[in-house]
Amino acid sequence: MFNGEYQYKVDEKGRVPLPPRFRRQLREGVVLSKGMGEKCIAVYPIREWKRLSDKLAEQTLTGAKLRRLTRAMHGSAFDTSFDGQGRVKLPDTLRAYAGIGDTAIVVGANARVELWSDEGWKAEQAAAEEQASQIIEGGV
Amino acid sequence: MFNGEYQYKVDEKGRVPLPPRFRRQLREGVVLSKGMGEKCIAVYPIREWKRLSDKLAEQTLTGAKLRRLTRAMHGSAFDTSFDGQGRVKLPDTLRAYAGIGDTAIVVGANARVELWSDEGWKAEQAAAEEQASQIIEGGV
DNA sequence: ACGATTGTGGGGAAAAGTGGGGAAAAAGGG
DNA sequence: CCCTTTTTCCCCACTTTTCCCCACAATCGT
Repeated sequence: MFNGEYQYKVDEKGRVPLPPRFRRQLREGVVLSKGMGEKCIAVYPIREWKRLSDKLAEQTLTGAKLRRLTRAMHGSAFDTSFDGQGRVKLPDTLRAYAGIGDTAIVVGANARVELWSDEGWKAEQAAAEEQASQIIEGGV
Repeated sequence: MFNGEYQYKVDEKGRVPLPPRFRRQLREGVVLSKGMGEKCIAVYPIREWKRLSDKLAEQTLTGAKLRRLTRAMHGSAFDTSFDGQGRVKLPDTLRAYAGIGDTAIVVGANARVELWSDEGWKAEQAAAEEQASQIIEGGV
């Protein structure tokens, strides 16, 4: 379970710290991939990633669709780990995809962690607030 | 069950005391998050927050909406606890969101506790008073 | 009036954020 | 295929922040 929002600097070597409270759950390895649909980097504990991967394989899909999803899912995924200071190196392609410059917002999102650019996160928050109010009024 | 309204100073380290009467129910841990819709900080006993989190998971939502709500809910949530003097450290992002300066109003709100800035609380009270009178006239 | 509890402040140890050096590995060109 | 250049990865170091504890003064209840 990840939660909270943290701001970190991305150093000259493209490294981003993960919040200390997240590290225990990520020690066994992490997988970085494109956020599905959103312009962010998704960070999964290796176990959670495997779970999602299996789930995809179980789906009853036609050959072409399955191949395409598999490709999309695994093609943008990098499995890595963090250094002694708790930092991960962001692959350049993902960093560019999320538009992350020299600061990154790290967001806990239950089973996964997400990395956002400042602007991207602001925009997402604004969008979420609108949507949330509609649903909450309806009685979550 | 939390009742009452208390005013406290926020010290230089960003700490706010919780009323002694509340502490027993919060000893197992607290979750701070954005007040839904309102500009305040919501304080939940860890158990209550888990209940809300589960409730969200039960909702039948499309992938994109679910991801967005999960992100909003968990991203603004910080689980923490209070120190020996019964104080919690407010995360900067939440403090800014609620516009809390060097004083905070602590309000009991049934299953949760809310933290308000002086101005925010005054405004909320005024709005509530108006709405309440309408509803009470109607027989609750 | 007295003791206990509470609001408020602050000091110091520990942890976290940030930056950088150098060895190992990888990539590229001749 | 080998040598050179670049990149990656691991470690060390410094600074700032956080967290835990102690302390004092005001308040409350008895």
